[in-house]
Amino acid sequence: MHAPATSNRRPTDVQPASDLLGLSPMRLSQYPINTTKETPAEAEVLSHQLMLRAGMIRRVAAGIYSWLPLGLRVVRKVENIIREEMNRAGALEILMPAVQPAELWRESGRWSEYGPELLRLKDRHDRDFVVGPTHEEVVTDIARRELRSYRQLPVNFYQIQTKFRDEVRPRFGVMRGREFIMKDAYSFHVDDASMAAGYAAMREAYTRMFTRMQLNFRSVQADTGAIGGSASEEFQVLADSGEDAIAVSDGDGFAANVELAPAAAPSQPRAAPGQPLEQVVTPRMKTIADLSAFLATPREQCLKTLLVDGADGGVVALVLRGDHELNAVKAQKLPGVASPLRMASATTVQGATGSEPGFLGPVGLKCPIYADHAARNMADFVCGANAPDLHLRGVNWGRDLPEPAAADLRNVVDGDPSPSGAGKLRIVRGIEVGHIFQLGRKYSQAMNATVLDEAGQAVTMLMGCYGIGVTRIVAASIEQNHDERGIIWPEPLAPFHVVLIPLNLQKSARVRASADALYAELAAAGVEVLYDDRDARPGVKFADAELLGIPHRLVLGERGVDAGSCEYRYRRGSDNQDIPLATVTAFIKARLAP
RNA sequence: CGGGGCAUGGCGCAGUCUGGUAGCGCAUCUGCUUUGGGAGCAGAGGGUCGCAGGUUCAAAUCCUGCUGCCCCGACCA
Repeated sequence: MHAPATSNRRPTDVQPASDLLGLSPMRLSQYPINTTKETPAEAEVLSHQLMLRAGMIRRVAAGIYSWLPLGLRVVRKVENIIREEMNRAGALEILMPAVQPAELWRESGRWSEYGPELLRLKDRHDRDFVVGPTHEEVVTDIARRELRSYRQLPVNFYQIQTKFRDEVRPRFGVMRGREFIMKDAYSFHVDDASMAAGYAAMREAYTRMFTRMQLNFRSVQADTGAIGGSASEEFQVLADSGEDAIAVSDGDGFAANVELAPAAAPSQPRAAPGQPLEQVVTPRMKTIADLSAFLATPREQCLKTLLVDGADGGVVALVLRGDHELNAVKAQKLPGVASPLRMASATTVQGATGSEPGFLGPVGLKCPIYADHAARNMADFVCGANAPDLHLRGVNWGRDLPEPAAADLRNVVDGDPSPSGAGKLRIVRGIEVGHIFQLGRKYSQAMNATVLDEAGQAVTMLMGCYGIGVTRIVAASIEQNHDERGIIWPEPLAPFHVVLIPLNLQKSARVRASADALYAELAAAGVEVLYDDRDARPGVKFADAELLGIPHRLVLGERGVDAGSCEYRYRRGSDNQDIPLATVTAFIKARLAP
């Protein structure tokens, strides 16, 4: 480190010894913040744009970011709330390595199961390692070494640590980065009841955390995905920019990720055939939309046939109503379907049907066929004829082709009935910030993690695992809290509580004396204050304060100093309020009181 | 990984089609003025035009290859 080259730097403020979190007050003249008026071209979503403009983060590579002082303070706020609530729930903080030996992953089976998302590397001795995307293996290894008796259970270990997942498509800044900070927790239990209790405790802890962070969120039923296990819920922050679709019932408490939300079978019986089967020429009509327009037939009267790779190397046909979308999570769970789901290649389709995609239909198809409940309920429908530029019209199950196997294959849509029958589903967007699972014995069995029970018998432990995307929360909060001027931090996440803006600081000794004194007073009172003592015009300071989203603003000008008052403004408000200088600190403390 | 696009001072862009001395705004530095909502004037610094080949008297510009990044589809905190 070099000493500052210029002499206009002021000595660093004395920091309270108790400030272990780096959340001390700050003079802006000592921090080379770079805010911008223009939005960097790389940023698509608002939170990403604002984080770059406010100087919170900088991109290093695709999906990999540095956190600058201002951004890091917010990360620390999020971490602290998580830490407090995890500790309150009785969890124990640990820290596991980012780089892990391949042996553990071979033991769990995930060395081969996990795809290219797992970053693998070799050390100098040519030994295999991974950069941890998650820590079930390492924590299970700890548990099997440290835990001997049922009397030591239940236990919940958690850490807040950097993860790496080589995402196919990192995007939206830290919303979906490849490297990110995650809180991951793992609980160990001797029986199902204990695992369920541990899960419930985490659900409550998560609810408390996200409530404290003032996020608008809700929990939803979720797919267990690559982590595995049984019961699972996601905590979704509601935002239109969210990547997840959530189905929420207006009639009961049901809420689930669309991946998982069951689509009810139609309650009406299928109509009787009313039209004769006929072939129609449909040149180049390869999509449902084109076909529907060409034949002047509603999309819901057309049948969509998709060929996917089978588990045994063949293909499987999945049939949907024309206006419905395939649900990959549901489909890949069907017997005979490859998991993860893969669409059959064009050449495979040609070989299996004699046609190119776009003219497929279930009539005369030789491979296994699954029809979605809604598709199976159609009568007199239109479908491909398995020949180029030809479709069939007036097709009927049972009459023109065998009844297909029925399955739930589609995404639920707005207006679908809730699974319980009470109410209708609405589809909203969400950002997944937390996910809790009951894992059961998936890892403990594979890695032989046992304890002795009351009878002295070795029993395999049950596990739960609980994740939170720490850095993602920062972006999610911005998505929910901003206006045209910038970020509006909820107080618990704000990098600073108060921004103190002196006007004409360089010229007015009175303002400087008052502002310096007020800054010292606020800092001494434990207020996290950002002192904008830069030699800049008022407009610049106001604009930056609003971009940065500091919740409380104090402005001190010569007029105010002479009148013995300071001007206060709340970031969400539009009115100014004059506060006697002598009572400013008390006023702020009162506003900050929980 | 497939499809589309972009790559020119720190940031945002023009210039490329039609080859000929690299330009604008913001930011930065100096001086003066200004000081309650992103100041004005005068001056200054900063770019191997992503990389490597090729064509040409001459390449940011044309050709080939590579790399990086962004956007659209299957994964997840």
